[in-house]
Amino acid sequence: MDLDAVRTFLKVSSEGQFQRAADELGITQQAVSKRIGALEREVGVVLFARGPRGATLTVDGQAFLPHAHELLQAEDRALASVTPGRRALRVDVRNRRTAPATLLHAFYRQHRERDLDVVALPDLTLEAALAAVASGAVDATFRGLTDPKRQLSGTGLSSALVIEDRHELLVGPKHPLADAASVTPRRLADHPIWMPGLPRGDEVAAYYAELGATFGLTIDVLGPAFGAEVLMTEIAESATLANLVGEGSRYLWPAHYDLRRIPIVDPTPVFPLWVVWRTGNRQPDLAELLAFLEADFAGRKGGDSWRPSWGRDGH
Amino acid sequence: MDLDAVRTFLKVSSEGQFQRAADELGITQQAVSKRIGALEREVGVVLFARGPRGATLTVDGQAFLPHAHELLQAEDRALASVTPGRRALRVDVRNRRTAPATLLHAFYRQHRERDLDVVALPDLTLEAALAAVASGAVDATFRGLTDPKRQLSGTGLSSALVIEDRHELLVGPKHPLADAASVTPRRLADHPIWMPGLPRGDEVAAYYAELGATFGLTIDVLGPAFGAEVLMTEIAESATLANLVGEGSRYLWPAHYDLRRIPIVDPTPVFPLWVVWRTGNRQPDLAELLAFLEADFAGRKGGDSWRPSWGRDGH
DNA sequence: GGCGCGCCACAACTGTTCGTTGTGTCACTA
DNA sequence: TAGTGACACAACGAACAGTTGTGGCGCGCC
Repeated sequence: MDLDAVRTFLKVSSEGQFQRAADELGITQQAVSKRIGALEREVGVVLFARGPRGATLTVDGQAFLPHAHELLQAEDRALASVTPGRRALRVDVRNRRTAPATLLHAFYRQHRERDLDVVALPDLTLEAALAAVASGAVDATFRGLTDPKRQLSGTGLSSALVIEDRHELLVGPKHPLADAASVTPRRLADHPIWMPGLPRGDEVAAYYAELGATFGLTIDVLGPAFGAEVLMTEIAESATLANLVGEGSRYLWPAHYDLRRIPIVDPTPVFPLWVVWRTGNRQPDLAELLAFLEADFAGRKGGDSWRPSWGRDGH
Repeated sequence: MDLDAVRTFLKVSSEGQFQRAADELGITQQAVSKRIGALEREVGVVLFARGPRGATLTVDGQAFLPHAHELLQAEDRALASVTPGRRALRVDVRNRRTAPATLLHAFYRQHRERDLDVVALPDLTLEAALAAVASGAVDATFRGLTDPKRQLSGTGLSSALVIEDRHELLVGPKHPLADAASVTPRRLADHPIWMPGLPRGDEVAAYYAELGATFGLTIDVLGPAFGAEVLMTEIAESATLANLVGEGSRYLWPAHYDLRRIPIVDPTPVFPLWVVWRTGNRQPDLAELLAFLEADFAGRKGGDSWRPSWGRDGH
């Protein structure tokens, strides 16, 4: 469908005749006639009743009208989403299944009227992600920072600790811990943890390395990642494989997989995540988001938890 | 913006490379390259990072992605709205400001997931509107029926009395009744009622004629109708003009107009409206709408009201 | 390190499309 | 019956989108 034809359709419907629509659009009456004719041929119905006093909408034309408006509004939003200066708040979540994405969804539900674009930059290094924020390509990113002060010094960026996602154990029904109400990290030492596809050398790998060393866990990061669906399937069928997932993460599986999320306590490992933004970014919705994140974080404090050594100071 | 280009953008983003997108679309790789290039020129940003292993979305491309999906969905809905067989429930309300439109809006709010197209056929005679329903051009219409049994016999149409809209008096602040808590029809005999632009000979005109004759009212239907905005302005400035509006109608005016809606009691004139549909219409949402209307009507019964002679038998 | 491979961009060509000008048809009006 | 207003049809030219052919570039493989 040609959006120029849709625009012409709306002009004719508001002006009431082809000639005036043509004048407004800066084309000839014959061109309008052709555009409307082509649109009518495409949708398969007559949209205007042509009469000696102009053109009026048919029943089909009236039904089409609100959808035509919506089409052009969708076009406008699409253009705005990539136009510097008028683009919506754009946030990088690195992974659409983990806590930051869930939290952004909650923010969006509270503020339906705001435009929000969530992008995932899973393959970017921390440095590249920070550069994207500094350049204005994205307004905010959720990342783990091993040393916020040093990592952000001289970059013009600000950060705030806003998520401490409590880890849970994800196991299938055949796993020995399948029916446990909760487990402690030390009990996990007897069971291998499988986290395929973790990138080496970044803060996520550092977190699992320190977690494993502290409690004597076997955390296997080997093997390529074929995606969450494959991971869920493997865990569902296995009597030994277990996976660590964040409490705020959103993984879906068929009901007959019968996977279970087992809380980990005494202590609960938490992965600290900071939100990073450009100091002085005037995006109007950014302040709203930061306030939302701060309020959410304040409401979740407490509990006996374990943090990596680099996540023990606040923001 | 070219929707074919948007479609191509989505194919490339899902396939990961130009050549496979081209194969799926049945065009050459070069054509895909041109389309993407043209789209990028139009939106002013680079959407794909081209590499030797294919094309991946840039940050801007990721932000654009959900909007591209929405554009194509909007296109699909627009096409569906006029495609016989898969079109949404289509209802004629004759006037977008009166009770049926308000009621449909309430229905839509309860059933956001349903597709609903509201069309207004103000200039159609009752016969033409019924013909539109019988032909399937619209699924239902709200009309006044002076003799449902006779008017619908042999047409294959069904009807139900679903609205009895209580009339109120609309006056400006200078009108003698501006501060009345309520008025009776007989008191209105001293004040002219102005209803410009009423079509002659239809059921609405018949209603006002009988109402006027019963209570000795002066109902002036003269003068062309310049639209609701003009009417509101005239009433706001006049010390004598008054207008009858339905309780369920939705008229808007600037706050400084200071118009008032005065309830009419002892008795309250009500205009009976039937919904008419084609017997055996299988549109799945039609039954939902009829049930909604019936429930709403049942919840509004009661009160001392006046009906025209032709509206005193039920459905 | 040279070579081949996969992937995308550029160039030249062609058929189609879109817009323009000019003319025709039709209904209403005086 | 002639005039007017409004839309449709016809013919023409420019622009565009698609095709084939070719080139550049990064990566992996011998």
